[in-house]
Order: sequence, then C-alpha cells, then structure tokens
Amino acid sequence: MRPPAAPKRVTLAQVAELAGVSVMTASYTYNRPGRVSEQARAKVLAAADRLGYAGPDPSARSLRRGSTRTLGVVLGEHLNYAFEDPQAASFLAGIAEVCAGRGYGMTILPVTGAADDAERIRTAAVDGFIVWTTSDDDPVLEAVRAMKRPAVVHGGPAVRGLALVGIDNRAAARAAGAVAFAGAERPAVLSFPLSRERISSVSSGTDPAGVLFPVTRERLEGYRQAAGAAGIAWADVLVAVCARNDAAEAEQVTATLLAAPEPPDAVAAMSDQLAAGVVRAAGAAGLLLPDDLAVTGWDDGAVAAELGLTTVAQSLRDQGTACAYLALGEKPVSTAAPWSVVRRGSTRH
Amino acid sequence: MRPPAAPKRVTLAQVAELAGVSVMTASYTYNRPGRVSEQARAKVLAAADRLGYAGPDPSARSLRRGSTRTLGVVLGEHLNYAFEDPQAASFLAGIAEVCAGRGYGMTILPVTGAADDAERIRTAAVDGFIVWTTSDDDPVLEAVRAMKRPAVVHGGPAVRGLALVGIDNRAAARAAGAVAFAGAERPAVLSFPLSRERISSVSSGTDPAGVLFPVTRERLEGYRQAAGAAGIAWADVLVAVCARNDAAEAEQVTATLLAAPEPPDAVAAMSDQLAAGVVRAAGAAGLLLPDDLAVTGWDDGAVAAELGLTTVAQSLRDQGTACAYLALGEKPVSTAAPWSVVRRGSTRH
DNA sequence: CTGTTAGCGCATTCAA
DNA sequence: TTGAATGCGCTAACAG
Repeated sequence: MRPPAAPKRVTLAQVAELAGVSVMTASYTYNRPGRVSEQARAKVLAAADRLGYAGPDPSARSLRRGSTRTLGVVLGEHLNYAFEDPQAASFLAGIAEVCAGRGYGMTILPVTGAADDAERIRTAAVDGFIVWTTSDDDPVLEAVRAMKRPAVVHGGPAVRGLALVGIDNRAAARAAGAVAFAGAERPAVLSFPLSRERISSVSSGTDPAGVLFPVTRERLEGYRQAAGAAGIAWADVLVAVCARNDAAEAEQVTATLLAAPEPPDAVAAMSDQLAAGVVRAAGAAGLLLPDDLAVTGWDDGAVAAELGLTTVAQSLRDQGTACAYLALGEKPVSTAAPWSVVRRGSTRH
Repeated sequence: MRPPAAPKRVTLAQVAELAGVSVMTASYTYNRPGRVSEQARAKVLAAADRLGYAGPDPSARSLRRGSTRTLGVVLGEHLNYAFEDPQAASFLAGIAEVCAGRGYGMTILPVTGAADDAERIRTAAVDGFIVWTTSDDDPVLEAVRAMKRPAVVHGGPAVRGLALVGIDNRAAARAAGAVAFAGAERPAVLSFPLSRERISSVSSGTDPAGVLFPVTRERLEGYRQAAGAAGIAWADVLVAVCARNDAAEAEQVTATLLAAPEPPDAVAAMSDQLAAGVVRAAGAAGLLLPDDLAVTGWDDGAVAAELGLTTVAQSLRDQGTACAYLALGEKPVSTAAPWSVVRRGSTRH
C-alpha cells in the first residue's frame, strides 16, 4: 500500500490564468514582491485565495533553484537518548536558531544502525549535513561524505572531507582530571559506553585505544594523563561505564563502587548527569564532599551549578550554531570550541 | 549573498550514458532493482561509482512523485524549551520511530512567534504536519490548515480540518485534583504559563476561561471542579504560575508560598518537574509529605517514580506515534489517548 | 513592470 | 527486460 496521494495541487499556472497575468507575474508575487505592481499583486493573491493556492510547491522550487534550504542533522543511537540528553538539546537549539534566522528548515535524520541508514542519508533533501558525534566506524560518515555537500561532524570522529567542531576533549579531561584527582589516592572515572553495545562495566587500567567513540576515548586519555601527572598508575584507576547518561544509573554504579573494601576517593565523570548520581550516592553513603570524595562533572549545565560541581564548561549551543554555519557553507567563527574548568566545592582545593 | 550553489550534480542521464543504457534502466536500478538485469545493474552502478553519483536527486524525485516522504513537526515557543522538556522529547522520539520505520524524514519547523512563521510553514517540503500544542490564537494553525495536507495537533487547540491527539486534560486534572485536595484545607495549583508572555504570578480564583493555552486551561478547569467537589471555593485556591517547566523555579515559587502566613497544604502541579520542585521546597521547609503537604505531578516520568509522586500517567511517546500515523494519512489506533492517576506516597490516603 | 522561453532531474506512462 | 517521450511545478535568464 502506497502512501495516500497528496491532494490535487493547485498550480501557479492556474492562479496566473485566473488572475489574467503571466505565470511569471504570479511567481514574482511570491518571490520578488517588489517587482510586481500593486494591482497585479492583488489580482494574483485574490486568485490564489479563490483557488486555495497555498504558495509555490517546495519540491518544484527546490529542484528549480538547486537548493532545498534545509539542513540535515544526523542523530545516531536511539532517538530517546538523543532527545533526552540536555546537551544534545542545546546543540539542536543552536542549529535551529541559525536555521530559523536563515529561513532554513532542519531535518532530523535518525540513524538506527540498520542497513537502511545510508539510504536515509542519500534520500534526504538537504543542502548540508550535521552529524552528532558517533563512532569511528559508523558507515553513516561515508554516506554523508558521498553526498558531496557541506558537512560537519560534531565531537568526532574526524573524517577527511568533513569539518569537525568540538572542544579538545583530551586537554579538557586532563585539566578536569588534574583537579579531580588532586590529593586523591584511589581515583575513578565514570564513563560513557566504550562500544556501540552500551554495556555497563567496571574495570581498571582500561585502554582508551580500544574505544570506538572518539569523544569518550579522548576523555579517557586525558584522565589517564591526569592520573599519571598526579603520580597514580592508570592500572589502579577504576573505570566504571554507565550504559546511559543518567543520574539514576550513575548513583547505583557509584553505590557499588563505594561499598567496595577500598572505595574511590575521587570520581571524574563524563557528564554532569553522571556526576549528579555520584553526589547522590555519596550523600546516601554519608560521605562529605570534597574531603571524603571529590567529584567532577562535564558540561556545566544547570545541575552543576545547583550541586556545586567542579566541571568542564562548554557551550553546546554555540557549537551547534558553528556546525550550522559550516553546513550552510559559511565559515564559522571557529571550529575549535572554547572550554574551561569551573571550580566549585566538589573538589579539593 | 546567496547560499553557495550545491556542487555540480551528476545526473542520472550522465550515469546512463556512461553505462551505455537508457535513463530508465538507470532509474530502475535505483527504484525497481528487480526489473533490471544483473548486467545492466552492474554497469549502472559501476558508472555511478566512477562519476561519484550519490543517487537520485531528492527534490526531483519528490516533484516527480508528488510526495516528499517527510513529516513536518511544528514546535512553538523557544526551541530551548521544546527540546529540554522530557515529555516533548518522548513525543518526538515516538514520531521519529514511525518515520524511521517508513523511511520518512522528519523536519523540525521552529515557530518563533514572528511574522515569518507562516512563511516557514508554507515553504516546508513535507507531506504532513504535526503541531505541538499551542495557543488558541496561534496563526500557525491557519497556515497549516491552508496547506491542505494531513495535519494533526497534539494537545490542542482543536481546529476544524486538523486531527487532534491527546488525553482528556480536564478529566485527568479533576481526578488528580481529587486525590491532591483530599483532606486539604488550603489547596494550590502550580501551573504552566497562562499567556504567551510566560509571566510568573500568584493569584487566586483564576478564571480558566481567560487562558489561551487549551491544555493549561482544561487542567485548570479540572482542578477547579476537583476543588468544588472537595468543598473548597475556587476563589480560595491559589494558582501559582511558573514561567518555565523547571524544578528550580518551582522550588523557589513554592518556598514563597510556604512562607506565607497560611501556607497551602496541598499542591497540584501540572508537571512532574514542577512537582519535584515542590517536594524539594517542602523538604527544605521541614514539611512531611503527605501530611503537611500533599503533592501531585503530571506525566509519570522517571522523577515521579523516584520521588514517590502521585501523578497523571500518559505516554507522550504513544501520542507521538499516533500523531505520526495521522500525519501520514493513516488511521491511528486512537486519537483519545489513555491516562490514569498513579497513586504514590505524596498524597493522603 | 511584465512576459516568453527553457529546462532543473527524475519516474510514470506506454510501446518495443 | 528495456527504451522514448512527456511533464511534475516552478523560476533564472533574458527580452520587451
């Protein structure tokens, strides 16, 4: 069963005929109002109104001008996660702002990991692509590149032919880790998933090189460097993986860690959400921050300020706008986004 | 400055020529692979590969077949709010699921309240529209109707010619209010904004009829009926409006209410987020739930379960899928969505 | 200010 | 299984 046909369209030609003008005058009425006399304009609009003409057909228009005036945003994994992640929300809002200002649309291209992902990219009627951070081996990246349109990846991986927008995650993790691990003896990392399978796990001495998500990998590398600089062997650092970026799961995972014989005394978390879970678990265990347990988050969202979290500040919204400019084929202010460590009471001084 | 021209497109005709076949054989290779011989297919794909042909042009295809295979989702107010609202996220995920299954795209149409909103609707290359709940007087509704495509409004307002999906907010508020206000003497309502201006305020005996957002209006009406049934005059019921659907603001507003000489002993909130703020304010004031203060939320999100909130359960995700089916021109399972009151420890028994 | 011409790239006919 | 013709609805480019 095919999709129901669109209702019989009224065409510009019909409007023009009823108005007693040429098709071009009708077209100008919609596209270059200044070039049409007041009377002609009135006649065209009256005719359009009588016929119920809703304006030029977008597809025909796109074909004719060779541009759809729409940007495509590729969101991987489950859309649930994508939309529920407050940082992704800010990012999308940044894109939407630019689109709205330019009169552009914004098409969400959900990627499920199934075989038809590439197909969905190929059939997308968009002028440019923005890819939300994904894994090194995601075939969608090649599909996007094959479209030969302006395209940008947020976060990573870096792909030849595609622009890249994001912060230096390694440097930021190194800096945040330095604060988190200062004076600690048994630091731990609360990490995003290490593989597409999103498996929760706890291990130590985790080799970052095996991680396919570049953002996660670089942050692990940064934390490792920070541990080394603090005189702590990476092999002694626990890495606990949360399948979801979710305070509840982080709380549970942290509670388990804290119940161990030698519980961690510092946790560097890859998001404020995860850090919030750590804070809650610490409270439940009767620990005092930062002396019993130091905690750092990531993103400097509203939660971080509320909880007094030391965290990595970055603006996903600004990164979204930068991506949008690149996807429009314009030069953005910069592709290396700024970041900083915001120190609050959750870490030792 | 015009948008940068798309890169010179390789056309199907060029591919066909290089492959030594007709244009139609090339077209069939992409659209009806079964109708093309293995050799012809191979020749076409080889030629496409050599030329870097990325597949049929989506705009041309849409024009030809009269369908864009894309749904438009109209999101009002600030996109920040839209994306940050977890319920909106579920709703979008529900739509995205259906779109992904059908091979459809999903275009976000941000509506800013400016004059060009209608224009953005008119130029959207979509087969159907889904409008996220808005105010009675939103001009976007008329713009959508004028497109004469399948269209559905979520939540409200009801518009002739557009389908409507949502729960019976009045009945649900009456039921939730009955539980919230049971045994209470000074009930209050924590409400969404009453006007587009999103002004925070506290008043009593607020006339629901003046509220332009149908969802908010109907909930107020339901709460009023519940108050009446509990023997409490509506004029004695405080209605506190939060500008944002945000626990932090709700906490602050509630703290103010609780500091009054005759503080409320029951609060019916229009979302779990707002209710969470109430719970926090109550905790800070040293009040015990439900005896000192009864609280109800709305949506039965993760927060509600965590906090033991009595709340109105509904599935925004299912409502999203229902909207998607309607916008595709298919009949959904139902347009009147189910709801129920989930009783937990935050209300009196 | 208005009109004529031409064709964007493709897929639905219909014929071979 | 393949191909030729046709036009989807519109607007750039150029006359008048």
